[in-house]
Amino acid sequence: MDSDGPARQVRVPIGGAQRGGSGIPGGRRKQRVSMADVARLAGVSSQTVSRVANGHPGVVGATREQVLAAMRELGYRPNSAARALRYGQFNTIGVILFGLSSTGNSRTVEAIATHAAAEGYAITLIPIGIPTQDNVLGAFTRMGELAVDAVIVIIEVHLLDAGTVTLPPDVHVVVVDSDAGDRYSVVDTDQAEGARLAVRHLLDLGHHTVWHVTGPETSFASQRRAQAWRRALEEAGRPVPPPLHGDWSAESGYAAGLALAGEPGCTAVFASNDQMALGLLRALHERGLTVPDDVSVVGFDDIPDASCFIPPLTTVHQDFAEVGRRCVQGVLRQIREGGAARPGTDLVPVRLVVRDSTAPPRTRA
Amino acid sequence: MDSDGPARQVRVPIGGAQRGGSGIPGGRRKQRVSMADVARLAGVSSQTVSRVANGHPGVVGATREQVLAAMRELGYRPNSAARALRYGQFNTIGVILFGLSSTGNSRTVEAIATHAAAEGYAITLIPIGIPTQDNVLGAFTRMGELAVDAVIVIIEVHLLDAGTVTLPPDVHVVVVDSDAGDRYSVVDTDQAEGARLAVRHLLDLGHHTVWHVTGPETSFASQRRAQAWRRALEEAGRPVPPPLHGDWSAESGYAAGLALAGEPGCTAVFASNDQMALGLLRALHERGLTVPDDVSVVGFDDIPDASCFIPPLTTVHQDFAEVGRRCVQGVLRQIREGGAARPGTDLVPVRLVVRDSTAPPRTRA
DNA sequence: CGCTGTCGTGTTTACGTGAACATCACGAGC
DNA sequence: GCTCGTGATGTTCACGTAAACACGACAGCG
Repeated sequence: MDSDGPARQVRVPIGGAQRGGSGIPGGRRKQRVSMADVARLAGVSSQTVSRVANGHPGVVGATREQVLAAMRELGYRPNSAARALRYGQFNTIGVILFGLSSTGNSRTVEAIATHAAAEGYAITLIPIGIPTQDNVLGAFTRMGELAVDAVIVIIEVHLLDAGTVTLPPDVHVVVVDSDAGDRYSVVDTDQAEGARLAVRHLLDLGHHTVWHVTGPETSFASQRRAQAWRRALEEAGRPVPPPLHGDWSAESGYAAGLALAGEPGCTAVFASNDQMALGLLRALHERGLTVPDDVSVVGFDDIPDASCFIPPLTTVHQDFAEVGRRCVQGVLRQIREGGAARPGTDLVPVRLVVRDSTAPPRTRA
Repeated sequence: MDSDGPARQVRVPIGGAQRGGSGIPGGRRKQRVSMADVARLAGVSSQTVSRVANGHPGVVGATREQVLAAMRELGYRPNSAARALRYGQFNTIGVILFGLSSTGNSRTVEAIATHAAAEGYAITLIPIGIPTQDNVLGAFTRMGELAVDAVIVIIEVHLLDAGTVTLPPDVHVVVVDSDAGDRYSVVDTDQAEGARLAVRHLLDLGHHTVWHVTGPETSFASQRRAQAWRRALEEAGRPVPPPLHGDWSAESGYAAGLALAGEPGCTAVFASNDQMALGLLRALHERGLTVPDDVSVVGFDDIPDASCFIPPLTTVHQDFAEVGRRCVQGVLRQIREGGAARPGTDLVPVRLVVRDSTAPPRTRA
């Protein structure tokens, strides 16, 4: 099914699946090996098994060996539910999001999962299909029942604001992509700086002004980029062309590109993400305009494919891995220090990657 | 564990906790509200609270209301650890994968998460970062301790070692992208049919033969596609050009494209995924070759961007959502029927999406 | 009027684990 | 030889929930 992804080699038999539920219908009933079983076989108490299982000192070599042998023989595995109940924590972080379809989300989640795993935490995904407030509230409610110690929210938080969202007080939260830094602990890419870099780059090349294709209005990232684009133009004393509205998709970028192709004064475009830039490139190409000679294009994200666009795309590189890392870090700090969330915004720096889609302007007919 | 008296010191950091309410100075309260607390406030037994919480019948209206009021007042939320311990199941499905970076993986996982959520299951991600055997083994070992009722493996199964790994017998498994249908329950896209469609399409257009850019050798999907490509050519009695090896990335497709540009006999190329096709398009374009006039290109996956490539890409559409859906379905069936995995392969159909990157051949100079 | 069934609710118990405490054996110190 | 300490191991208990069972009240019915 999948298409890329690294390569490896090993082999596995996943459990002989010999006996599962022993046919007892109804779903419950689970014949698992417990510490008591191991203890019985090893001829010790279950507490000693516990000590061995957790590597506690104070178990003499011979006993330990006996217990380990019994564990192996029975295929003992600790029961995480019992453990969680005992300790009051799950070693799991919940991630609330709309979908994995956007490049940014999936890469951020991947980084979150990786870093969390390194710290001994697992990730639970809570997808929210349709971005209605009810759904979001529902997810937060369910969250309380879910086996998670903390939550990372990858959703525009303003969707949560309207009503009375009350996060369970004992669940720690970090939010991505939001301006709610005054209330929550926020981690985000430095959208404004990225947009500023893109605009400055184009102006420095000699373009009189820069057009802009936005993302959906509901996205904070999109809003931020558009806002910074406008400010950068204003600060340079340049005219601000009317922004074109996209929805992150290449198709929407294509539509915008067709419109821009009809604007003779347009020599430079900043697209709010790489996909829309791709659509833009196609539209300009179809209309007989050459990039970068006739029109320069800058994207945002630096997806891996960007280097193979025609022409290779100049774009703002986002460090999704770093965003994920900081989310995990922030959440773990809250868990460990036991305190409440520290409001504040943690900005991850960006950098401009210059490729072949930008050049000094050439006067168009 | 009431608030009075010196709270027992707990060594392990307690998830959540502390901030609960009515700040008792210095009092580290272990704060989760339990059924007992609700019961006390409502003046009933905890069993009655349990009945109300689970919507069991046999609780008279007035009592129910009282309990609900107490729940609201205290902000009661059921403890899923205790529940899991009691029931012996977690309502959670684990997903083992290498990464979310590939289009296929992330979209499949998204579909899995969505469908699982609809059935009341949460998804736990178990990423395997580095492709060493130890890591894979580790993940399977941890799996046993993880709070999951079943596992979906999105990894070439032959990567896992048969030797030491034993997945707990009471964990149900569905595997994606594998040929292990004889041992496991496998769900996969119909890779062979997809590749066949691609080749047939090109041959039907009049191309004498079709070149192929593969994915990594370790990928099952890639192997299948290459194999089906070869067979389709052989069945048509056409020569089989030497395959070019890529790694799913656009860059690798670009490299392959540069090589193919030097093959005058090459008029049609089937790339094993869309990203490599993108690289191919760029390389051909740079070498002054026109697609589809000089060379026809077909991809695989039908990523959303493919319609905005230059030119829009003819490609094989994979239904990732359906793959995810069937995975969840398969795993839930195993959980509910309580039986072992049913070996067998469940193929999700594909379809060819014809766009502008393919055309009848034109003799090249 | 008493027997019995039903309904609403309380009590007991077990799920698997691990901290706290109890016990036991053995050797050192007096 | 007796106490005392120390280290290894066993016993008790609580974590929060919910099934199983127990109990009391009340209605139907003879």
